[in-house]
Amino acid sequence: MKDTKLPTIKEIAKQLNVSVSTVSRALHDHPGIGLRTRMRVQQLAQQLNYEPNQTAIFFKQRRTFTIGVVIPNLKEEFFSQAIDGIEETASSNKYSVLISQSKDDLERERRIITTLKNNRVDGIIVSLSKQTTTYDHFTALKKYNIPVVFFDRVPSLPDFNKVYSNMNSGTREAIEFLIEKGHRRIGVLNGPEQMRSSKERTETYKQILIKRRLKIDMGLVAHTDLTRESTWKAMQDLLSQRPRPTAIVAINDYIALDAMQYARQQRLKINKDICFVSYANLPITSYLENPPMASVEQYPYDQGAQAAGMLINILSEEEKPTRPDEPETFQNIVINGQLIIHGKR
Amino acid sequence: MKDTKLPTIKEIAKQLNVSVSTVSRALHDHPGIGLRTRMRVQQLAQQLNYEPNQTAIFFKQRRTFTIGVVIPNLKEEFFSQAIDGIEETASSNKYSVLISQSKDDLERERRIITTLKNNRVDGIIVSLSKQTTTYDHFTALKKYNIPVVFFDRVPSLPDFNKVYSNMNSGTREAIEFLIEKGHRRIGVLNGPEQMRSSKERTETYKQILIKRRLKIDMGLVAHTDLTRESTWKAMQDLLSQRPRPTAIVAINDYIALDAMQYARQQRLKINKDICFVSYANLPITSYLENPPMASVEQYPYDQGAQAAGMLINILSEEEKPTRPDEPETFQNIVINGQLIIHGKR
DNA sequence: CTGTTAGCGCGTTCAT
DNA sequence: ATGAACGCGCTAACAG
Repeated sequence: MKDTKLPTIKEIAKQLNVSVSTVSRALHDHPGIGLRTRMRVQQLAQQLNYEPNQTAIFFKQRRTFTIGVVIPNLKEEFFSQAIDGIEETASSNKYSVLISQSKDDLERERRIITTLKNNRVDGIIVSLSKQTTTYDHFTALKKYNIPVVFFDRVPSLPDFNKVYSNMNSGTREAIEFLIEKGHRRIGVLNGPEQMRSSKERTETYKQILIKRRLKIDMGLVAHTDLTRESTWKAMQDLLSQRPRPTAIVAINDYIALDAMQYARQQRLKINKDICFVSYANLPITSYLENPPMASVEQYPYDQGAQAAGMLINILSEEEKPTRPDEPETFQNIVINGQLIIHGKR
Repeated sequence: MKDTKLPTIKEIAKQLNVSVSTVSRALHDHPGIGLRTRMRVQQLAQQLNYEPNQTAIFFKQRRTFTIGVVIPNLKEEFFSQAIDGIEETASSNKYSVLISQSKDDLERERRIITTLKNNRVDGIIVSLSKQTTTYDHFTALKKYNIPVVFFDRVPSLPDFNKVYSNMNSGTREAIEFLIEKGHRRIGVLNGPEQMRSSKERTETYKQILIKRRLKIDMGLVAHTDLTRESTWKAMQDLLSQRPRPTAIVAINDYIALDAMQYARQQRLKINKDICFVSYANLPITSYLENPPMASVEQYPYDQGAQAAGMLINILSEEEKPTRPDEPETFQNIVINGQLIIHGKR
């Protein structure tokens, strides 16, 4: 009962006194196989519970119908939702998904890429580690014909396939929303200064204030390194400005929550003394007594699904006959972050 | 530059005028290979960027160093945290992780199992779909020597490897905690009646009240099918009891949050008019203005890590010589759900 | 110490 | 309509 040998086409062939190739063809409904023998083969296969050995097929076909995924971590809901989207579109296209976490460690990211390559995944989806600023371990994959699609945390260079969300429109919507609500002193609780998205956010902020002819006060732009302590410190700065800001745009929901805690400690009433708008739109916010007034949704599930779709698309393009050295092209999907206004409850 | 052939041991062998087996051995630091040739081989391998073709190895070795994981979904934080734990211990043992979602659909679960089997994963970790009440698709795996470890949603039968949390002790702690806080009318917002854990919870509840010589009122035990509507309905029942319960034990954090919303709508002050204790301890609760007073932590990350550890352990046991038909044994790890008391803020 | 050889299971020519 | 034979890349048994 233990190592029962699994049935192989050879086994079937022997029992039926035909050749293995006949069996192989019959199982694939190859035209030009006697209806009669085909039936016999398929029936026996069924009866023996024959299932093709994928590892052999992978090996022979040089493809594995497997997509490798590299993300910084699975803890953040953003990423697990992205994986959800990836897994969903992958599996409905008969692909499997191999997952690894870089833990925001560049070395680990490199190792993972090597492993995935050796495992002969057909393609790779990546959201970069925070440390990553060089891309040689990805460009190297071209030699092996393994396409890569980045999402969310994408390289700034143009020559990669990417899916990411453009926060500019969302930021604009958010700030204009606040202005229309009557806010004139709007603070920005921004991320680390070196991050591109932080710079963009500040830039957008200034543009809008200028357009609306409101005074710009850079004291209202604070930065956090995303730790709670740092966020509180930044909040302290913001709240000490005079006149005090009446609304704050926070870089993401977690940060907003930390900021709101701080504000509450300072005896400020959320949504009354001070309003919050943030990015990401975590489901949890709907359970808060006083949630942020609005959030810029980044659609992680969609980003994942789109990335997987793009990759699978590229993979199936590859099957077609390669025309003589056509120039390499890169795909780019930009998802517009959109402002979701939360109903009062 | 396109389909550049990857270097193989054969290639290396040719260039060095040695046999492939010599190369293979040299690369594996096989004892009894001339230091000299070993060096030459390893150096050339390095130089050619040689990397073994894992698909060939998988095929030949009949193992893939891959663990299949089947969970109902990735949306719930509980599961993504479990995956996190699985991935972490798997990768530190050189295993990869192949993930699929059953979407609580039995048919899908079956198909996934078949696919994983054909992909020759070395073992499988499963958290059952809600629909699953038969286990033939799992028992069938024994024939293929693919061990299975269940976690969290485990079969009730004894002959499986499992990791799950025992909620009894946590339930007891929770209720006694409330009693000590002075509560005498404690409601239970329980899950579907047919669920084993629901029955256990009710049972434990009664036992404790008896032990503490408190009156048992089954009107204080309500059931929800986990939808928000159903939860609100159950809350309506509970709150209409007289005297009204002053505390409620909810089956999990999500349900507790729904229940708290309902209570708030009824103008009850959380943690004042009515207290909540729940299971799971989602990180979000720490951001609530009035979080549940306490939660029974179920340690999803640990459950995942333990399950992976158990599976890898079983896999490495298998390598050892099989003693003559020793009786099959099953491993069982029970994690005690533990009551975490949340600090007031 | 090293080479030769035989598969692993499958798909794929090339014959017939 | 079917079969024979080859090879994918690697490991391991068997020979020297």
